[in-house]
Amino acid sequence: MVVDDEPSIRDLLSASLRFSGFEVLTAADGYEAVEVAERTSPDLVVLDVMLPDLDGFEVARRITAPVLFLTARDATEDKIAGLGVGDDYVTKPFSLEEVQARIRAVLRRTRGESTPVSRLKVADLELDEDSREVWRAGRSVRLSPTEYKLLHYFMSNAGRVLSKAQILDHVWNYDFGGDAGVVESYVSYLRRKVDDVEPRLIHTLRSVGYVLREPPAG
Amino acid sequence: MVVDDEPSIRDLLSASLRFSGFEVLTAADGYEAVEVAERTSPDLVVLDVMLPDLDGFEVARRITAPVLFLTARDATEDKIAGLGVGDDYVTKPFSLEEVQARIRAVLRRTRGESTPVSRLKVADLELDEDSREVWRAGRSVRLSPTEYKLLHYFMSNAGRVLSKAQILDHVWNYDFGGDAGVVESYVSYLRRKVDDVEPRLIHTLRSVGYVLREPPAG
DNA sequence: GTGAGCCTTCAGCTATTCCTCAGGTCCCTG
DNA sequence: CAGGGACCTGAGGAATAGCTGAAGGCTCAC
Repeated sequence: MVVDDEPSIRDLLSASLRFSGFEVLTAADGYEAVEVAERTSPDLVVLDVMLPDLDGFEVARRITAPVLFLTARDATEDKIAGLGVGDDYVTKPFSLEEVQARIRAVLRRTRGESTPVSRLKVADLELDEDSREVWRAGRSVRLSPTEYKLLHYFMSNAGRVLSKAQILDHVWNYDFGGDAGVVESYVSYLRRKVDDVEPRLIHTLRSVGYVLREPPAG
Repeated sequence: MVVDDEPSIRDLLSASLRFSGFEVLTAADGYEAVEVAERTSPDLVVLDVMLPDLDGFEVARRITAPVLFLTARDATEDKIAGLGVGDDYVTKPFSLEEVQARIRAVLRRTRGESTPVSRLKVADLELDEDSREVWRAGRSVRLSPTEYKLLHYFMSNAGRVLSKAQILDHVWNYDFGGDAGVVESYVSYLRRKVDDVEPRLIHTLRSVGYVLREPPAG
């Protein structure tokens, strides 16, 4: 369930989550959130701290589902400490990659220890979501946070062509005002760090986008 | 079994214990506690002294399971220490690390003397839960209580990335109001005391958290 | 009461990271 | 083969996260 009073945020999140295969309900304020949560028992609630009626903490107290808080990057960020054990938070403005990563982490933690796919693999490139480690050809590679998010997005969409606009929408914060040049820069960084051996995995499709995949044999 | 009339405490404890692999039942008052205890014979009962109907001492008399009392830091604390009732106690506000440590200690004492994992080891760093001693590279190290709890939390989660918020939630009391800066301070203390030789074990993951592990080869 | 150790805050400093920009390269098209 | 658009990448300035020394206040033992 997604709870936020701003329709743009609500739509952004619910569309992105639906696309990833989640079933999504939404609520625009605290009372509606509590009501829907009681009626439908969602697996997880993405909850804005700042709501017009009840605040997010109060809503969290009244429901039983694990919560992923959305909060501004300011004083309220500190108040978030003292979360329930399964819970977590993301600061606004966020990137979709980040929200989805946290959602999966919370679900993995609270739901059984079944540890679903926490390890992504493409050819001899590997990424572990728990430890955030990355290996290429057996060698450990150190990535900055943005590099990691970008590589993670590529690997979760291996074989699919991603436009720079798509990449910008998923990996960068939703309020990022700059142009797509930054994507080129980061692809360049990634190539240097994880794609400096054969077979090359990151391919440019001129005037279309990028794709991560093993080159077809032959 | 967790017995407390405040839902927030009940949820905090039961979620944390479930995450650590315990099977948890809960009760909100004294009569329910006695009833559930008779029916299910729990291995241990975490029992708030202050309950709306029967008080914790009365409940403890009526059940056979070992008891870990929760009590305010005041006169009742002395009562418990004097009484000889119950097997141990923790004062509110507590930290999750502390409660879990006491639970394991009680279980180890009452259940067979099988002494399960009372010794944690990561590379040449060792920690003994019974004696609270810590060694690095064979050298004994003296730690303050908070330093010890933090290191214990790191070592029980070796290889897992822990955010500052998670650390705050587990190692500090649940009512701690300060910000995450204190975690940085204590990590700094720990580094000086137990991580001043190669290989470095405490690693910073910028804007993500910390992880205790042997550095990856390669 | 006094001192020692401990907890927490704070601020200056450092290292990393982010983003922009611009010159150069590649590739397609005409 | 020339031109132009798309892309690559090195350099650099700004912003930020994290480290650590210092200081204040607290508790506890003596």
